[in-house]
Amino acid sequence: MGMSEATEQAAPKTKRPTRAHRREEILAAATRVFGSKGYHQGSLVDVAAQVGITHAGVLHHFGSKDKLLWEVLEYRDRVDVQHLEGKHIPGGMDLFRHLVTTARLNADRRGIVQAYAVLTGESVTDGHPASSWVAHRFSVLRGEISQAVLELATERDVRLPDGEAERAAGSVIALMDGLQLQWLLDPDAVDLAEATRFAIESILTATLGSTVEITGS
Amino acid sequence: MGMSEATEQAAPKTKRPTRAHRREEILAAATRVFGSKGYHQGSLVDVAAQVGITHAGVLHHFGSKDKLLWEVLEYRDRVDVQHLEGKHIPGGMDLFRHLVTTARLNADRRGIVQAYAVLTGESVTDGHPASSWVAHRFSVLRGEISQAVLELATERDVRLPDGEAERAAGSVIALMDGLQLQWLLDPDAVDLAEATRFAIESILTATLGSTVEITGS
DNA sequence: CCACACTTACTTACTGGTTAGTAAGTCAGT
DNA sequence: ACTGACTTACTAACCAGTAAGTAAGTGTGG
Repeated sequence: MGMSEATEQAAPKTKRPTRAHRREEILAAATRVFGSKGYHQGSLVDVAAQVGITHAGVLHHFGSKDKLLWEVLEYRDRVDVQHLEGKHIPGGMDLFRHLVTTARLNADRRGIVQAYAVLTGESVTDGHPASSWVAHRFSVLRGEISQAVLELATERDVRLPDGEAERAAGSVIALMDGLQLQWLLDPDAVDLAEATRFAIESILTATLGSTVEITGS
Repeated sequence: MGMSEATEQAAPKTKRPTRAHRREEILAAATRVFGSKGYHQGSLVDVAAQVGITHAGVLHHFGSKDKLLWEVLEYRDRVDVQHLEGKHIPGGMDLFRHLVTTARLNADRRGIVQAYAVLTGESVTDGHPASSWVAHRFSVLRGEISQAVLELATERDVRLPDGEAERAAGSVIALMDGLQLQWLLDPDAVDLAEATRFAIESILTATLGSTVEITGS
């Protein structure tokens, strides 16, 4: 298998859907299917039907169901970061503003929230293909958020007990995930954006020892 | 080899397990299976194997897989309330002490926590048989916890904004569920009991406007 | 004390359905 | 003419649920 020489990076537009485009369609469909039925219950036939091909066609592009899931998870990350103008995660108070904003947006993106909730829940089953992804994601988020907490503490000349920032970070993540679950099951019982803002403010206020308010982004 | 004549009906050494006992065995097995594999992925064959019978034997006792799940959920409730001495849910500060205590106990009952997390996550999929149970459970918990928040507020002569108690209650539940998820995926990253206490204290402190401490049970 | 009827707790065997994955062939576009 | 994007057709596995049979227990009348 000789390696071909470097090809141009710019993708030429063709009549037939390009490989990249078709893959994106399938990824979007898979996100919907895994979101509404879960990974195990959502079948490749379901995914394929949504893009008008057969399940073997999906496998042609992704090789196996597990690999498809992996790419779906990466795809979600990519889309998630996309709407972030700066293209990088903000720090300090901006991070928490961003979290609340995301919650507000999520209230109109039920499918994405559901996919995330379902896959996260499923991921704690034995040997689930998404478990390491979710665990890694939690770990990264805890790091970023605890960093932001530390920044706020420094700004306000507050000295935090050992591990307090990490604890607060874990709590904030837990809050958001848990609220999403309740909201998915009963959208009228929980105001996703408002509850998220309230809860994050509570955690920060208690952690920093002085009132914290998260103003509209 | 002759058995002495004795009419003991108080201590029936039945060779065959009684119906009630067998059902409990199956429920415990099903809890393990649904907890480790989820409802859809966990099969009746798995459950049956754990009690040494065939899957048809399980169906003999429970009729269908859906009905088995329902009884598993009720079973969990029964076991959960069992270790409560008063046999009724406490109110006010005692409720929050109870929640923290439960979290501490849960740290040594991974299986139960996992089953709850998996089924709750799965329940947000379309038409899942557990969804109404989980939704109802959330609703009841929100009611009980917001009631306790109101009691605390009254005790301390604090007047809460409209819906604040409900919001705090939802946050507390979200906290506990979310922390369990993180703990299941990485037990070293989260101290379940400590994080729960910290987070609930934070919510209560922020809600009531004065420091709240949850002392050991 | 036992015989008979009945019930319970299963098992074996099967049905109809669904699944991921494979292999081979078709056809359009370059 | 060749490559890539599929389809059709198939497989081997697994699933919940059903039906029918069996063995072991239980209650009852004599």
